[in-house]
Amino acid sequence: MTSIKDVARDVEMSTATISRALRGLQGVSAETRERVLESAHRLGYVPSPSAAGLASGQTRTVAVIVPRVTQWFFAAIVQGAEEVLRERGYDLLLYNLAGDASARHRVFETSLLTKRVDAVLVLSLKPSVDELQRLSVLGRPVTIIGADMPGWATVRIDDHEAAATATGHLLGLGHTRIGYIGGATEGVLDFTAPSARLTGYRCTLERAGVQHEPDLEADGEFTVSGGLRAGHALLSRADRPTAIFAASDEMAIGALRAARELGLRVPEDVSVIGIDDHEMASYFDLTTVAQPVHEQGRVAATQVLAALTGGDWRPEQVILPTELVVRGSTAAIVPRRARRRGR
Amino acid sequence: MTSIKDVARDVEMSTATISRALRGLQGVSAETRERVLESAHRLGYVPSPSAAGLASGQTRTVAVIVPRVTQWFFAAIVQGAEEVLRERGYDLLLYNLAGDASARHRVFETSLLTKRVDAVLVLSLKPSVDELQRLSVLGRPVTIIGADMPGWATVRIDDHEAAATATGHLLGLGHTRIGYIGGATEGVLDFTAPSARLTGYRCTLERAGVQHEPDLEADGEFTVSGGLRAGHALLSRADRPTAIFAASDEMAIGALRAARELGLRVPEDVSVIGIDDHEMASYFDLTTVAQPVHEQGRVAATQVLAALTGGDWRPEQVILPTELVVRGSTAAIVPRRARRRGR
DNA sequence: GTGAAAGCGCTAACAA
DNA sequence: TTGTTAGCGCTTTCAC
Repeated sequence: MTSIKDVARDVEMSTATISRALRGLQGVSAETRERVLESAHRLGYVPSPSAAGLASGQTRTVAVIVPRVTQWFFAAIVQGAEEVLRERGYDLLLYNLAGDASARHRVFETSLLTKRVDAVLVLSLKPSVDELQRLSVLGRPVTIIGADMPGWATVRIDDHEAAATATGHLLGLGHTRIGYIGGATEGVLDFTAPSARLTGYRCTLERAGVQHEPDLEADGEFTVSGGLRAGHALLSRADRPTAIFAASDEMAIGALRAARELGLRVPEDVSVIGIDDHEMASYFDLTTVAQPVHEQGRVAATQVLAALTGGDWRPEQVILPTELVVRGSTAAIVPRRARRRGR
Repeated sequence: MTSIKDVARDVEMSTATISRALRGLQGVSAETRERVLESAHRLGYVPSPSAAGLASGQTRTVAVIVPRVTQWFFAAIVQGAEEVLRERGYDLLLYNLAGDASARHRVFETSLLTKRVDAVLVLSLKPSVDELQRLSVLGRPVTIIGADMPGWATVRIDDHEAAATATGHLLGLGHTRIGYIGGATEGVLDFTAPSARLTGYRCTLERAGVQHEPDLEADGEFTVSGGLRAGHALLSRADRPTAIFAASDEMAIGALRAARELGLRVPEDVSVIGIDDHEMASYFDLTTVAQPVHEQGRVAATQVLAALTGGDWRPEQVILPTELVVRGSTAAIVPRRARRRGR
């Protein structure tokens, strides 16, 4: 393998100059740079990231810790992050937890990440106190996406507000019996969004003078199948809700399916709204509160790169806007009598 | 940062012994190993991958080149690969092309991958002659997933057969006017599956004595929206097909939506079948030819790791089985007359 | 079973 | 603008 030394010998210069020329640093004459580049290309020179990393202490690599790449939402964020990282010449090391507690443990173990990456992006996970400690010990820029972590750099939406928007939309349509499908507020894939969305839902109901009923709150595990189960539970009740707010589109899609399996029409018999604007949402005609997914990945990546280069930098909390997207899965409530006649 | 040297000093031994003990190599007394491990832990020793990589020439990192992580199919393969890589202590470097020709070019540029990774996994891309040349020059194990590349290690399904199964299913239900939604057989995200599936479709039709009509073949770009457009094109024809075979579930989902928008009932007016068994397939009640997605990632990762460790190894072509999954989107054709009466 | 010593390929002061 | 000189932290012969 040809190294920087071979190029140095070829152009009869020191390796220092070659290194400078190759990296485009200033202080190298245009003519020298050209000769070096030509020689490097001719000799088939390929840089060694290991050597550069060892010498400089920089790996030009960013770790992205994701709960589950197979979830569109996370994949879209990864895609956004990858774009800006690649533009800037950084590589992306993917750590997929996939609900595996031991994987989570290993990734947060200091030894895995230290000296391996220049920065870390954590997706939709609420690191435990212990994990935060380890991240902090890393001494590297860390941005957390989709969780509210005071004191840390974060990129997210206002989950409380998003839930309020969704709930408000249903209330505005005349619904008062509104079911909620959310997720566990702790566990391996823990993050802060579930609780923020739940309280957003409850607060909005109460502000409208509607008492929230624990019986109308179900766990959908933030998956389609979980949403299906939760939907079944809610919709097969005698006093079933006239509308369901699912804290994610995937759970909403599950709920949609549950409604169909129970012979209920959407939106005539039950309205359904989600959060995300999942790529499939329009195909299910799902009303939802859209959030800029891809953008969150881009912003977070931009943020850690700024931290890496810019001198003075402190954790910034970025909150991106959401938007209600009304489609066919929600409609004004039909008065009982009209409903009976309609059937 | 504490290094191997500090540990050596602490236990009063040479760095060579520390290195051996830490890596679990043989030729170290049990007692020494224990002392080293204890010391390393106590001093908070963290290994440096750059240094190890520079000295050994091994990065313990595998590159995964994927057309688009946001597509469930690719994400699932990545997830499968990540699992086995992590189990074996390897890291995964993700390169997401996202339809960007320049990204593709850069990734295949020899310089990016050489000295950076120990092996490469290429997903559903048909590398060009030039790219194959570069991959080959890498001198590292490469496995290609989802493409038929004689002479290279590959993991895939039998696309021709999968298409034949799907088409055969429709023929068996009495359909003869069967539309096809596929994808371009070349371009930035080129791979061999599209052409194999197209010929599988055509051959099966002809073997059944049905002439294939170019007018019934549409391009769905392997996306939901592309499937929607293609579905519209096929189903709004006066002589519309009674069934559609889409070369991927995502396109089939688009076609399903097109049918609904055109007021056609599935499966009464038109049957739809896909390939993949996408995670959403059951929620759309979509009949499909299932392929082991996750498993392909696992097998491919296992394969390159074997190549990395095992001495004698030559490119193996693994073909995983597919299976017809019949759901509600396909049904026996209803004779013209019965159909009219039914309306 | 353990140690000495020579690098791996590059970067970064500091000189010139 | 260019060169000299130390390393960065580890692995790997080759001795003993």
